[in-house]
Amino acid sequence: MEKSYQPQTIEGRWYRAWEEAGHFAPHGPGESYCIMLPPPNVTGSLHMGHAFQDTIMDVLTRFHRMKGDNTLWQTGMDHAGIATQMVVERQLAAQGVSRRDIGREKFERAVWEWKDSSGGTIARQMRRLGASVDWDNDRFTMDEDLSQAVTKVFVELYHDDLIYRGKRLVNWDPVLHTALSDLEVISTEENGHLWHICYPRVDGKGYVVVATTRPETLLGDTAVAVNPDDPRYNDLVGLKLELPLTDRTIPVITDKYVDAEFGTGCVKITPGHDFNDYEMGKRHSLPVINVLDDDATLNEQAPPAYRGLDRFVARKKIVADLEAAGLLEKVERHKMMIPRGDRSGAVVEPYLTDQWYVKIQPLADPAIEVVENGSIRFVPENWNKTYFDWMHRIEDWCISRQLWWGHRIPAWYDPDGNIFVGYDESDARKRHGLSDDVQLRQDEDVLDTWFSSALWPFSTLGWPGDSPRIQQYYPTSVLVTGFDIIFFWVARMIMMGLKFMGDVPFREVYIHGLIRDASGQKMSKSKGNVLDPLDLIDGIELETLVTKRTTGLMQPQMAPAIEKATRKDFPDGIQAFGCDALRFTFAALATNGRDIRFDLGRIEGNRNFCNKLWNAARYVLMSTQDHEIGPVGATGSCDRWIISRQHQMIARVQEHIGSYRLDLAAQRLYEFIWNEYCDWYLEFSKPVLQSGTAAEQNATRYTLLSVLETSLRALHPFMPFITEEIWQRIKIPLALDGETIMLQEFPGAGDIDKQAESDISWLQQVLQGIRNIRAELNVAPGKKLNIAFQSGTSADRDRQNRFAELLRGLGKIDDSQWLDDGADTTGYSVALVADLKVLVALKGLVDIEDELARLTKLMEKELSNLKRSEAKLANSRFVENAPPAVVETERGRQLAHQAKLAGLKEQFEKLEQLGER
RNA sequence: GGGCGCGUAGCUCAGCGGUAGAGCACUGCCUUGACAUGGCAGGAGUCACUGGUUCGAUCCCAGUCGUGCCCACCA
Repeated sequence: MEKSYQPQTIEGRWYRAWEEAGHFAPHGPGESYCIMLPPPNVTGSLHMGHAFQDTIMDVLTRFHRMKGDNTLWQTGMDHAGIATQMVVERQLAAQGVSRRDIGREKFERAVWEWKDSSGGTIARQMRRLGASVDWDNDRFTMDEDLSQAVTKVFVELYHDDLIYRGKRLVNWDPVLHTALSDLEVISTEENGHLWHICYPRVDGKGYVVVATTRPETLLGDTAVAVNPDDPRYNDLVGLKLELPLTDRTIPVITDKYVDAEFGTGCVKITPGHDFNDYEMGKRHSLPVINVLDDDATLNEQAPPAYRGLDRFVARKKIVADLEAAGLLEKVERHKMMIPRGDRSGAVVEPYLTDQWYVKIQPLADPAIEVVENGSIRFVPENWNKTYFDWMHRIEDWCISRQLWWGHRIPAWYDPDGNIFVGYDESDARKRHGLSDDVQLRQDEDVLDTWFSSALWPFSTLGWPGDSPRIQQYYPTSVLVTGFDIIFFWVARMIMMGLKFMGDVPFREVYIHGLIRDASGQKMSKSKGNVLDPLDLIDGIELETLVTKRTTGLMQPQMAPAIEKATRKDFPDGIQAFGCDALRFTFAALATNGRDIRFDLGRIEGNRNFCNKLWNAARYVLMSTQDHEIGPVGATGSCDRWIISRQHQMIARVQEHIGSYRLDLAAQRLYEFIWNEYCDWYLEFSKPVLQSGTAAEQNATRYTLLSVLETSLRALHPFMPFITEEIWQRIKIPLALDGETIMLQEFPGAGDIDKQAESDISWLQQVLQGIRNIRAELNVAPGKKLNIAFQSGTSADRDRQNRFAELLRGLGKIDDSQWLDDGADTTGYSVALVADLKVLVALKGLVDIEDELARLTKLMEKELSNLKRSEAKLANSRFVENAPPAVVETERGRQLAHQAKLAGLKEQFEKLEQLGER
């Protein structure tokens, strides 16, 4: 074995071996366990969030697979309509071509070509992470069968009156020329203005001043509204106003919606370009005037002077014209929420169009119910509040998109505009009794990407076919995802699952936090603080990292600042930590309900942990090679102790994985392997292997191997590669015949051995006492000591006797003896283990003053502890009210502190006298 | 305007009614035949603040301050 762990030499090798052997395919005899991978976008590449999420899912998957469950981790990708179309359009644009130039068919072909050539990036990256997904059943939302599922769902919802086509205001992206759902609109606060505009009264008695943030929509105004209870404007009601810059007049109406406190208390009403105004327009039967085209330029409804102008150009011109006409009273600065498309970043326009909608309430009600009644459980639980909040206010879902990449809507129109929905054109004809001579034209639009994602838990399992997979794995076990797509995806899967499968799509939803950079910032390309998980695995030179972070920026002027920050944060680049260290770090940080600041210190520590494990294995193999290892009952106390400790560790790890506390599970594994197995058991084994009996040596060798082997199995879900590599080596001396660790059984917890635990605890305390004396009194670590024991119990004598060899070896002790209770101990330094005095002969080793100082420190600590105990016990209310067990514990503490303090004091006084002489 | 979090060692985070923990960083000693990516021994915290409940509060409750996020049609 190499002297240190070299992850890069083994990771790729093992992954290929597993995949080629088909180990990721579901096969266990036990219950079904299924996780759906949230399908990444085909355009995407693996970022820290994916790596984190994939680690969680892989830990769960590998754990359940080892438990014997019939475990499926379903993988696949999402066609990501808008995102993908934008990428391909950008590529075309680079060649000077637009999608309209080449037409729909050619464009779709171009997207497929691009998907085939570069869509596999994430899949390759997932392999680097060790993700044990079932590649044989890889799915893509645009696959033939998944597309059929989409069509079926659309058709059925339509015929159930749960999908309808309607003309209303939608969020319109004037850059992408498509409608968006409410969720795809991101509102952020931006600086704007509030223009106060005078609308002349037709009776010639002056003006009414309205305040608006959007003067250009004035051309579509069809009323001015005031609050009915606003005394200032009582006389205006029913009056007509001249709409500036037009030859129209509009009425003044009253509506409770108007806030008298805001602006002037008069609101211009533009039903064609504002959601509130649209509603108010309906209430008052106002006409709707649309003054915009689909690219947000002013259309023929606007006066000729403004036609064809972009909305923002028109705004300037209109303001200028109003000012020239003396109709602009004032302009104020105003902070306001600006809605933008989440993909294009363009300011979204409320726009009156025909779109397809899902009538959501009938679907939402049962979806609320299943979370309320616990059929679906959020982890952590407080996310169900977020879910309920949104579900109770949910609005109909606009599902049509004016794009080319996606599932085309299965609706056809006859020349009169009548709608016919069916699986395909002939089905639509058949359903509606249309003869072949009626001309039909298919709807041009495609469906929102999330429409097909909503079907993912069953469409990937073969629905609507009768695949056995769907029986086997639906409902799935747990969904692992981020809070950001609870509305986009989680809620919609629940609604569709209930509607079409008659059951929940998953039983639990584990919501994890967001991975941020070390200073708590969200990672983003534009901030230049992105870490690539593969760079943490393989390492990266500083210069390469700088280049990577500063190329392809949307704002190239940020490059110098990013470079500077990068050089400061990573002066030596990033080391290669290996996949297992990265995974273990993610697991250790996967605490509930909190975002994660990714800290390089943690991954470095875990890389060291890998090396520790590696070297422990190296020691075990070196110590056991050339020996016949018979399976023996572990009889030695140390052997029984480590096994007992391991049982407890395993029980906790199982428990923590079960409650999605991978951080706690990882911590237990780390502590057991490092602080118990390596720090203690391996050290215990050394004296035995040197001078123990043949039987003791055999038991020790077997325990070394078997505890390591068990630890590897427990650790495997977290660190698949190193555990496999070591397991393959130690299965030989253990004569195991499994092919791979990933198909071995996850270890079960056994009984605690109280006797062994208290014995070894005693041994540890004695050794720690001796070590403390050495360190505090600056005795050379290698220097052999003479020690003595005094005034212990018979149990102490028994243990001293049984562990004499271990004490001699690990304490570096030359000679030891028991002293009578009254014997002179002035030549010793003392450590106390309960009543037992462990005495280290000082002669010639140390200054008496140093020992006095050391004892003083110990006494002070003991005294303050004693005082605390005494104070508590002196409080009668404590003694009366606290549970008896607590009081008992406290009395025990008091006695222990008293004894210890007395022992220290006695030694201190003796030495002090010696010093004075 | 609603809702959800967070504030514990220098840093990143666990813990959560009975004497505060880990990793990294720090100090001292140590290249001892698994491992210096290491060993041993240490130092380090008014658990944001103020009240309340309790025999006892870092933990429960109320409020304050700081901080982050989500949702929301005041032009």
